[in-house]
Amino acid sequence: MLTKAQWKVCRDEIADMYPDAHCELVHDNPFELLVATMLSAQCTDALVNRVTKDLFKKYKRPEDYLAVPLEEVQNDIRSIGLFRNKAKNIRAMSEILLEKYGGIVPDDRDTLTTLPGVGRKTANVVVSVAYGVPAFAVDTHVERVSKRLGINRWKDSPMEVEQKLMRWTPEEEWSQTHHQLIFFGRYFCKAKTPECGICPILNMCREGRKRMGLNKKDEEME
DNA sequence: AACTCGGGGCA
DNA sequence: TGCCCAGAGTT
Repeated sequence: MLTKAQWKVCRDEIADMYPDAHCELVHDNPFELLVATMLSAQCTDALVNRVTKDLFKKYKRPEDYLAVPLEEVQNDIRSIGLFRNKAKNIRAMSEILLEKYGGIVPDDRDTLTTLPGVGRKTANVVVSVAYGVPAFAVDTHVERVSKRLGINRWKDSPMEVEQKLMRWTPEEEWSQTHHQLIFFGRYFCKAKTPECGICPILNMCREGRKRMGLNKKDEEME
């Protein structure tokens, strides 16, 4: 397993690789951020950005999604997949926002996760990016990188991954580190074809060493 | 824990 | 062609 000190070194190396890592989703408008994050489930960020570019010109406020038939919203996001459920959730979420929260996106995770289509990951992204609440949103990239490095075990739940990363990372670095891990996972430590051969932290990476056939005497941690 | 939603990108 | 993708809800 990785040590906390080694994790510090890894964070610094990854920060060096992606010094300008930032949230590619909308960050200045909580409602648009919430919609964009809901759309991003099981879908590449490039595809979401392509759709939201037109979507946010047409739909500015919660009322706008309720002013047109469900089928129209579905059609407007058709190209990202899972569009039936996502459109339904966005309209249901908008309605609750108007009825219970005055059209304002709540700033705490527990309230957000009560909204239809908003789970733990989406809620974390919204509170941290839109409201500056310290959070370590564990998405597929963060989870994969964490487990490959050996911060977590392969069998750990997303909750356990999140807790460990928060304990091992200074709170003021949670958001920044999260986005740098996203970039690192998306463009370098890729799910199918990780760039282990030119990785600056290969010597500390459990999975990377295994992939490169470098595990001396095999310290299998499982 | 396993299953479903889903069109587009990429090998 | 087949597999995967900034997840969440249901069973």
